Amino acid sequence: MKYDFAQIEKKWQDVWEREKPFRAETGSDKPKFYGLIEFPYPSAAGLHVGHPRPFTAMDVVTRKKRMEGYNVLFPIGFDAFGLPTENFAIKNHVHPAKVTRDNIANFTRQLKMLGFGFDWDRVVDTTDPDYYKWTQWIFLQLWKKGLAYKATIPVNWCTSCKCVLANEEVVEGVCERCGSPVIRKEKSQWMLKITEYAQRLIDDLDDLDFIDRVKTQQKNWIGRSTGAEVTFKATTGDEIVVFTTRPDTLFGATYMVLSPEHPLIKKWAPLLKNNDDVAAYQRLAASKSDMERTELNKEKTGVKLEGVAAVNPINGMVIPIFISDYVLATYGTGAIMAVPAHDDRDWEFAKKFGCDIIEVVAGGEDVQKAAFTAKDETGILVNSDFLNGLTVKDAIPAMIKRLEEKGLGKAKVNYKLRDWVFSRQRYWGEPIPMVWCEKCGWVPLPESELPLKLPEVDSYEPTDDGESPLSKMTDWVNTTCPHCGGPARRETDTMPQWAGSSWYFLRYMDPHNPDALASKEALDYWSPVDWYNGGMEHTTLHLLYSRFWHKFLYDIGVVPTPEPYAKRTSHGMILGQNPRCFDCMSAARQKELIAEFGSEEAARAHLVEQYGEMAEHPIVKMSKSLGNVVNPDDIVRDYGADTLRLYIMFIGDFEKAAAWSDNAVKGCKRFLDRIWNLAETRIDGPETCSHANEAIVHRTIKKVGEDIESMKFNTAIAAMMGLVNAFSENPPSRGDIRALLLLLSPFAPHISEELWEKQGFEGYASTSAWPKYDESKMTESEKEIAIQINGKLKGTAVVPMDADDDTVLEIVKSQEKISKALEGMEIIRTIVKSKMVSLVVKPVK
RNA sequence: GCACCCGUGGUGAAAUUGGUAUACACGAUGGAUUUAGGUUCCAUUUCGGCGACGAGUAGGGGUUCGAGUCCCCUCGGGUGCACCA
Repeated sequence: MKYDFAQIEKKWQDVWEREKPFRAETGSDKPKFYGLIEFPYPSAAGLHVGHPRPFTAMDVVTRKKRMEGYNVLFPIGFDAFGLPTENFAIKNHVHPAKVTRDNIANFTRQLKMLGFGFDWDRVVDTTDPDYYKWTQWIFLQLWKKGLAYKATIPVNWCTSCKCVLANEEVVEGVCERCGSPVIRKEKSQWMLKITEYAQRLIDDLDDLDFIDRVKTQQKNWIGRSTGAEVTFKATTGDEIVVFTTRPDTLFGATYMVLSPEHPLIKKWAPLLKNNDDVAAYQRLAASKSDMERTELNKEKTGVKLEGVAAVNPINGMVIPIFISDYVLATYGTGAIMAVPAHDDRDWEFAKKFGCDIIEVVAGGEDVQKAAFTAKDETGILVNSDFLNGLTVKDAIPAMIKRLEEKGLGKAKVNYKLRDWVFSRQRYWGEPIPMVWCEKCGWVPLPESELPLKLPEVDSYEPTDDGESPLSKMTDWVNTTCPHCGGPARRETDTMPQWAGSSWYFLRYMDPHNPDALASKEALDYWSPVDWYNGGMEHTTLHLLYSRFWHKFLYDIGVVPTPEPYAKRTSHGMILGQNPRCFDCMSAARQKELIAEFGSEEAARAHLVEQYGEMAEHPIVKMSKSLGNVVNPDDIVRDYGADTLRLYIMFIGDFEKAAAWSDNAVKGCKRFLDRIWNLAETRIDGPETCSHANEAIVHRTIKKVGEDIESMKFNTAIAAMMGLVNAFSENPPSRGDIRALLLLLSPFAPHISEELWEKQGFEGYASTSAWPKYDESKMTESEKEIAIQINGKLKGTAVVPMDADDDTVLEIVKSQEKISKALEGMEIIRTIVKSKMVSLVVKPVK
């Protein structure tokens, strides 16, 4: 019989639906394992081939853990609030809730089609009021602890989404979602004090098993720097506080720079002789987009404040004050002391505006030609009074001590991280459960009134005036103050997409609990997530936000662990075949082109001529315009879910981006066909390994097991292919087949289960025990070793596995080829290792 | 600009971490089966050479009995941060 994947996959998916073998049991005596993947956003387009990569990977890991005797929680849900759904709803005049329902139904169908071992009884949907009740509840707890506040600040405004963005959502000056320009807009916004957790978010990374890329990226984003705050006095008597990481260079501070938005400038306006120029510069800076402001390599600009100066507190020197947009209002104090001799930016500015450059750290080149910025031992302080002769490292604390003694400054730590802008002017998100009362100010909704449901509205269109669509719903907006009972208005902004995903992994532990976000029992049992795999693009968004929320929940005693995730790994993207690249196209298309142009060379030349560099770039993103989008539905229809799963795991290094290849998929189908032919009919006999295959079976068990743990799925599959190749030389015994089916089962569960049944093994493969290997059975009785003479490979020899060094040497030397090479030579050194013998020789004199 | 990672056949990629480079797969070539296409099976496939042999992991240098792996330089690519004082 042929391998009828469609029938087989349907059959086993029905069994899983009915018998629920992947259900997790809270409180079981078995050791627990909580494997987590990032829950998908249910878009109208359906599942992309990118999705199965992390999903299959964690499915493989959790299936293996289950077979190893763990009580596994491997849940799935939907992160369903968000702009694309809202935009789709607006365009097609359907309610976002209906769009969400339909999309979730489609995603569910596709996920089941791929045979993932999810616990389908624990599905969560962030747009379900029973779910977002608890998202709102967490917000109220943040408010109670003073970690949620409303502030009017210049925020990132996406001109296309018509909505504010968190700093994390702005990438290179544009909206990370839609790529539209981001401008600054003063708006009153709900903010969350993530900065209060900055230090802990850095420190606690040390004990986590996160891949290094994630750790460094989070550390960079939080951006801790240590230094000092120094207070300068202006000639007006005003104090100007600056932050510096180089207090040791204070004697070299020859001017100051304020950001264009600095409040002192307004105060000083009447004193300034060039106020018109200053005001003009401020206007110019304000009109620039983020992209223009952060554009690199542009020349420094600025205006000197005429009529006001500052005094260097350490030496009394009177120094000029400038304003310039290279100083950011939002970092530090919005003002700096400039030390052009030892800072590249200050140096550049000083050269342009003719400021003094005074060397205070010796050890570099001439500071008139370039700034000397080294902070290591090469620098020795000069022209710095009591610091002279000290290294930079010693001078920093010495200066801080002096500043503190004189009341001129203090040690200070600064972070790049800003508070999280938490409101969005859109409809399809969680309502913020706050009420504005003229008398009482902002008043939280009582917890008993949660969930605060989204009202039905006629129009979800975002507005140009920056107000949420909810603001037009006067019936909903106008309410009474929970505190004084007087008239009040509801908050009309909604929460960002990142709210619901900041705690969803907790809800999986106890998804239907009406009284708490999850019971204490469930939280204690399942926390923390043992292994979380997700995209690098969430490192400074979801991953950081959810760590913050979790730490907060830990602080108020809701969750039992300070960190949500014990281990974090990341997968690479699945890219598309480039239809313009000769090497990427199908063989059929290649033949067509060769026929058309006469030769392969001519066909390649034609492609290069037509598409230029694009023809040589094998890796491109999947896009509709290139026509290289792969739909998982099509692959499952043509090859089956098991082949898709196997291929997506075989495609290459899990952490790296990989390009889809139609041809390579076929190789995986062939592999399953071969297994089918091998095991379709029952093999009888004892359930032990055959003598001929014993070593390779045990080696493969070890290899596959270890490779799954280290996410080297590609080599795990290669090892199984090697095993099947060995089986075609030495027909497998019943035990050999049993081992193969168990190893294959996490990767290709449907075919494994079918063949398991055909072989008449007991129970199901997916719930049987993971096979064990025996180190002593892994090796053959003989081994082949390499023979090197003077480091060059000269041959190989077969020696008994347990031969001692002398025996090995004897066998090596007795080889004709070797003894010939040794003629007239003197062996001056012999090195015997388990897999090779190295002889160092020289001619006999 | 700074930091980190990487560079291996025609292609995707392996290499127990310093010990026989190219496992596994794709593609290609030849053969068998087939009316044919597809499928399946067998053989070959790093390069040069009929061959013995020689060369070979971006290029150059170094350490070592031995280097894809470690060190230095150059070139090329990727990712992150990006006026953060």
